[in-house]
Amino acid sequence: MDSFSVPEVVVLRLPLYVRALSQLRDGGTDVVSSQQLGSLLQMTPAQIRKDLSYFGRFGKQGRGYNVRFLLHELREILGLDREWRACLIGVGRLGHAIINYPGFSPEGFKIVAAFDGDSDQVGTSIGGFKVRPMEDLAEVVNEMKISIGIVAVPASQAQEVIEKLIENKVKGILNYAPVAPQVPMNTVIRNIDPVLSLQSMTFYLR
Amino acid sequence: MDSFSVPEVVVLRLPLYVRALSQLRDGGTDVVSSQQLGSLLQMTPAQIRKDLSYFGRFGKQGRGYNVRFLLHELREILGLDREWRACLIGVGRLGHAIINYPGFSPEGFKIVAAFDGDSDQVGTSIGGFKVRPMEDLAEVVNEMKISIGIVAVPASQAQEVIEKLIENKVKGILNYAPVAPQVPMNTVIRNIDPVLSLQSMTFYLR
DNA sequence: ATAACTTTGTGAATGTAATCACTACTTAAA
DNA sequence: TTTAAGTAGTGATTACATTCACAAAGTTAT
Ligand SMILES: NC(=O)c1ccc[n+]([C@@H]2O[C@H](COP(=O)([O-])OP(=O)(O)OC[C@H]3O[C@@H](n4cnc5c(N)ncnc54)[C@H](O)[C@@H]3O)[C@@H](O)[C@H]2O)c1
Ligand SMILES: NC(=O)c1ccc[n+]([C@@H]2O[C@H](COP(=O)([O-])OP(=O)(O)OC[C@H]3O[C@@H](n4cnc5c(N)ncnc54)[C@H](O)[C@@H]3O)[C@@H](O)[C@H]2O)c1
Repeated sequence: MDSFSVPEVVVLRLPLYVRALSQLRDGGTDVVSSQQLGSLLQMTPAQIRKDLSYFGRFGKQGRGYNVRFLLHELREILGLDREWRACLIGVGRLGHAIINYPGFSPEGFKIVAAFDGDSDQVGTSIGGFKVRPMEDLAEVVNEMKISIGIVAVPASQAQEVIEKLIENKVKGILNYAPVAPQVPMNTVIRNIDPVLSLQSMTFYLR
Repeated sequence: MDSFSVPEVVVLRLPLYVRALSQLRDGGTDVVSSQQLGSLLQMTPAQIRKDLSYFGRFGKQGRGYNVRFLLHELREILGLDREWRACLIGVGRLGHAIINYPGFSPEGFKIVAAFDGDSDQVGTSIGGFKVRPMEDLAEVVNEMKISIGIVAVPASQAQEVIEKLIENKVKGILNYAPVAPQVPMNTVIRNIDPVLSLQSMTFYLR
């Protein structure tokens, strides 16, 4: 069951299942069928069953899936049964919003340090953190065992910052800058880019 | 050449080409080969050529693509040769960040109105706009010819707000709330969800 | 007990997307 | 002018993803 034997599209869907199952659990549902889950997520029951079958047999014929059990299994599969420490690079407008966003922490993603290249920013306090200079990156990432970097610097600086993160063994990058960064194979990058989303949307709106 | 005869994955990639071509143009490059574009975007030249071939023949054998010409054609294909008017629903922390984000406007996406359900917010001024009450949505969307709705309300309110937008003939939705909204076939929705991105990333980091 | 339903898990079949590989053409150098 | 190198466009091929469809197993009602 190594990572490469599972299609990436399947991995991308697992978090959707996790979210739906969390909601069902919070709503008091104990058991759910692939049919119900499918109508909730607008996908076919067969696809859900096939996706899950890459990882094991979690359901019961004639009945469905135990919500809490399946949720627990999926969280384990995705590595969500532990805490992930992240650092933020760039504490401008977006950086502020990210640090103050309460949505990461309950899911186990903790921002534990913030950096900025501007000496006017360094030393200021944001959301409980002292902003640190980029020179401290190596030391802090290493000491705090940070494995994810969140990049919120201007587009022109993004590639450089990302390379610095990778040099320091950060293996996961969440990039908000509107660029297509070049990263080595063993680095996992995810881009958040609302403009790209809008630009593909308009094709269907014309 | 109707929308449905083009694979959606292809449409999702076109904005990447648009961005890369814009950068090349700004950098003074006149001509680019699928090879070069491919190494810039980390994809195979064949895929780029195949993608473009759905829409026409834009290149010259032995030479490559004229950057400005291809850029113009792609912008036209995507419907980016016009201005798109959008409204924002929910002017909390994220809403503020979105309204003040300078990245939409240069790409032709103009936020022209902001709404909020909280009477304390209504009437306040943000980024040059008076925040309007939800009751005005129908009238304003119609009069200002708004075709895109940007949703930045709490998750619990998102489905309801999205339905209200759709009732008023808004056909494109950019949703920031962490939910999987149900929308009719003729509505185009794009979700921005950094937590989902992180949750699929960790699968590869474990 | 039995019968009528329900639902999973999964090979097989179908559908979709990416890549290959070649022709036709362009450019630039010899 | 001729030759060598480079590139687009595209059918054919290969690889990948989704859906189908059904046996096996569990559930509910009588
Ligand atoms: N994806 C999104 O939703 C979204 C939304 C808004 C902004 N953005 C993007 O996020 C980025 C930041 O936007 P913003 O509005 O916060 O910009 P900003 O100018 O307000 O902030 C950028 C910060 O990065 C710092 N910085 C610059 N170069 C640096 C470097 N080399 N190393 C470390 N820090 C550096 C600056 O000092 C500044 O504090 C931009 O690329 C913008 O396009 C993305
Ligand atoms: N995708 C992202 O990057 C990202 C980042 C931050 C926040 N979020 C999400 O965006 C949403 C907003 O986050 P926030 O931090 O700005 O929250 P917030 O509470 O600061 O703001 C929400 C705003 O929506 C308004 N609102 C509530 N119900 C409404 C309704 N029915 N109609 C109209 N307006 C209504 C509220 O009055 C408030 O002004 C949340 O769902 C949050 O999870 C997403």
